[in-house]
Amino acid sequence: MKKYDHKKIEKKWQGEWERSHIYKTGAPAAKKPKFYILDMFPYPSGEGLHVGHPKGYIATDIVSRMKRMQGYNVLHPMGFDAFGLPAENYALKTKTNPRIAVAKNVKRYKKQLEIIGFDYDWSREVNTTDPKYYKWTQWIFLKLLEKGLAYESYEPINWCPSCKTGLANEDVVDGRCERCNTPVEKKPMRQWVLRITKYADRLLEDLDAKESDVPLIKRTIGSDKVRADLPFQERHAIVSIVKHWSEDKYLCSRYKKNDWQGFITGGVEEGEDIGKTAVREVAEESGYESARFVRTFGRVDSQFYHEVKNVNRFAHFTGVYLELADGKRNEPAEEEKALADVVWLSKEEVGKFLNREDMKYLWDLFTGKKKQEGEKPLLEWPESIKEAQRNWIGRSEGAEINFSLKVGGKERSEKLTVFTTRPDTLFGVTYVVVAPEHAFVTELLKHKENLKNHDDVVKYVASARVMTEIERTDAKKDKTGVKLEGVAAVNPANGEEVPVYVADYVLADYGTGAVMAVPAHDERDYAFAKRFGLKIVEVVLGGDVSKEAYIGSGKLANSGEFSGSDSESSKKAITKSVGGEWVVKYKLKDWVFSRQRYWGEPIPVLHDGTAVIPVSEKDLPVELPNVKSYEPTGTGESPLAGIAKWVNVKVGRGKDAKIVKRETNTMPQWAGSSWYYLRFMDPKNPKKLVDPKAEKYWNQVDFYVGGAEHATRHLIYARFWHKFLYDIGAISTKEPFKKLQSVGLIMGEDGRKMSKRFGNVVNPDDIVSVYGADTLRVYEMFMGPFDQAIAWSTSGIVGSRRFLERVWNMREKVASNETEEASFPKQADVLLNKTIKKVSEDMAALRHNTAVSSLMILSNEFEKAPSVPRAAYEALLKLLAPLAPHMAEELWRSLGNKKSIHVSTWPKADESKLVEESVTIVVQVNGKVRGSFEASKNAAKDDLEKAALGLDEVKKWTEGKEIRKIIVVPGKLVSIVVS
RNA sequence: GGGCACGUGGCGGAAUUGGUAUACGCGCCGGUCUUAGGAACCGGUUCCUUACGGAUUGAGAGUUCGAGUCUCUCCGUGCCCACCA
Repeated sequence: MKKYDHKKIEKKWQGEWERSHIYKTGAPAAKKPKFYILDMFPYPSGEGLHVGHPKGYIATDIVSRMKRMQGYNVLHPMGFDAFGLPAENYALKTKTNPRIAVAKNVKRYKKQLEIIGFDYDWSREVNTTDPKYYKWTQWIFLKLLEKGLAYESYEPINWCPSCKTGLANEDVVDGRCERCNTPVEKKPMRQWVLRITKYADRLLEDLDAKESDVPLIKRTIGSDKVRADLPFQERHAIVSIVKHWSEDKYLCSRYKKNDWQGFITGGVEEGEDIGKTAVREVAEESGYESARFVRTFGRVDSQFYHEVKNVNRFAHFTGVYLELADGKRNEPAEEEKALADVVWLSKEEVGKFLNREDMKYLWDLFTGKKKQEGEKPLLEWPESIKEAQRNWIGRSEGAEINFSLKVGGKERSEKLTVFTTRPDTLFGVTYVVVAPEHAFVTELLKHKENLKNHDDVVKYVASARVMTEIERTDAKKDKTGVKLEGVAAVNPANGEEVPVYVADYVLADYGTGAVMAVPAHDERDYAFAKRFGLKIVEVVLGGDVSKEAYIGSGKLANSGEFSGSDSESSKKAITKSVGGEWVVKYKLKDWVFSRQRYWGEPIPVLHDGTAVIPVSEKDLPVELPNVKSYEPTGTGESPLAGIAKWVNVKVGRGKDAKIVKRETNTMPQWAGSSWYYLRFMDPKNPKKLVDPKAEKYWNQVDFYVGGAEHATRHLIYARFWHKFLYDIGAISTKEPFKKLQSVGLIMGEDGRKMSKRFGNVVNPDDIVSVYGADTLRVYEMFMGPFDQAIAWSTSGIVGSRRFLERVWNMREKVASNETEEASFPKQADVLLNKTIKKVSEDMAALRHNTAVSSLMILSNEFEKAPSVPRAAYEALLKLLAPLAPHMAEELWRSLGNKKSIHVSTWPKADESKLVEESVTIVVQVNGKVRGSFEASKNAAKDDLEKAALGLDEVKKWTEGKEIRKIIVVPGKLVSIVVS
């Protein structure tokens, strides 16, 4: 065998794999199980890749290759997210058309990826800047608009004066523009906003949902068309299995209008529990009055309503078991009789009678033939990412309480509503604060006579408006504010009049924009009160609500309303007592969706001066035109506004013809990436975003790998769009990414982030050239736990290279005859089987570091043997194939194999060889290891105890001492306690 | 200030449910080969101790026959969020 020449073999096999299309994803087919593994697609910046970028791609490539060998139809695609500021700024800097720059960068990225030897099916490549792609991004926008989830707003938004564009809340980090670090300003302007807050509760709840909370059976009989003219609804419902009063017979229902045969079903109405619903439905549909609720037995979700009642409903059915006390029966309602017949059937007959998957499934649950599935979590995500999303969504419950207002001593009709999580401190309120942007302030300032210090207030409000986010939200700065002279608020708990202040420490866009200040129990209020010399009143003693204060006030009838020590229910009781409302608030804000920049998807609407006219679907895509200057205008309009020819559109014919203007704002970078994973399922479809058949087959992304920095942007936006697409029936799953894993950064050798600025960037091309792609792959995986940030070490990489060379040189030791084969030690064979098991498990869980380690141990063991049987060597190569695809292929073919190792069958561990009959038993005396001995795996406790006490090393420590206790763990250890 | 994660040799890091801590790799030390250097290969390598032995998973406590692993307190590091009422 020649020396290991990585340059030659890597080039050779990359060419060969491309020619033979071995990585082409199969068409949706039921024959093979599917596996969809996805990397977060990159945006192709001008800088190219450094060694940190491919880390995640290598990890998914390994899983993808293993799954392929395990017989899965693998979807492992790659594409480019090329709209947005980075690409545009790069284009501006280099004075090239972004289209040209993007094409160039994409080409470079692909080349860099190719030399690492990934198994991407490039025939499915998507690019968010391709009109054929963004046609569907625009289509989704139109749907959002149609459903009232996209709206125009004129509220002040975050504005980056350097990028000259509005930003979403998510794009602002510490008050600065996430891209260019410029302090963000507040600027009122017209903008498009997506109502993501409407999904806040679902985005939150599904983080902790179980699989059983989503539809278990997705099959529908007949048409699977969702009626776009009807709203989509979900509801709770029941399926009742009713047993006859004396015989072993069950009540079934046969629909007259279609072939639907099952049990009595019905929706749970308001105020009902499941048992009540079942009894009522049975009485209505069958006429039997005396049904008794016995128990529930499981659940299934089905589109029953969709089919029978022709509405868009996805019902979550709970199975309810009922027994009839007697045969008392009324005539069922005429309406029900027309719809269905009821019949009594024996257990055997029921099995045959049922003709629907969902009903059969419930029957199997009832008879015990099947067990309820789906108790696994809906999302297998790292807890840290889930937690980041929970914090971002920021749900909090509290009270909205109305304070009456007096201006110039006169009571006003409108009230000031404050939001508080601590209504129990209502008696400690000494003033009320409103945000400078609050509508009440604006209203008040309209009439000079309202305020004695009108001019001061105007000044303060104006100064708050021009401050940057950083200046305003710096927690360290002294609290500022101004009193509304002549205005008082009335505390609804005790009728006390308190002053009202305007202060910028109250945020306009959280809660109601007004707070009741309790300086004794809130740090911020305390700081403000100290500064302005305001009263401080304590109400809470030792953390408990001072009940007497409330009871004494006469607002609460008796202490019983506190419901014991439950602080939440007492808070609710207090809220109620002052006429307030218990509400849920979220920190999550609606998604500012328009950018005043060139390089993005045009928002597909027209303006006729008064109204917004959506571009009709057939006119999509609205293509991004070429312009002379890409420079942002800074006026709140995008450079597109300068192209009269594009902006002015003639609509209508003849007399009705008129000129309308195109929307010139574009979409943010996050638009295209919010749904790209769906397009990979069916990347070329000109008629649909994704074909339902392909969508049902590929279902969800099984495994998604990428940077944790996307926790609160990409991953929330994508979940939002996905849920929306689910609601309009475009897709069939509730969540886009089943399992998620985040990649840890690769730092520079100096421990700092890899950056041109620090001069610590390592280019993968150089590493591939010197050590080979296979070595790079093995090393990056071997470095440490996948999700951890670890510093690059070029000296450490030689260990991975040496390991590969050892496997390469082992080729000469492959046995050529039976005698040689027989010389292979048994323990090496046992280790091989153990390693097969471990590597399979480790790779599936992205524990590639320990997979590599166990392969090293295995090859060290093989090296000790005089020769290695071909089968054993081939198994080693197969295990190595995902990690070092080129070398494994070369060695595999050198053994005479004709087909690629990457389409061979993954080895299976021989379970019988995993069981060792002899094990080492450790003996501890007073917790310290004093000896060990070999024993049969199934040795009895008594024998182990005897053997342990008989050991010389053990005797030494037990002699002359009283043995107090002996603990024997069979197959593991004997622990002796002496006094 | 809040949340989450983590803390193991000179370094990167291993350690199913509590059951022989330091696997694997780097580095280092010694050896073989070589004119030499390097490469490759072989052996050694947690610390203290000549040894017997002892100590050791950030510190301290607890539960247990037994704790890197579970509980509590503290210290430190990293990430995310933050005038969110």
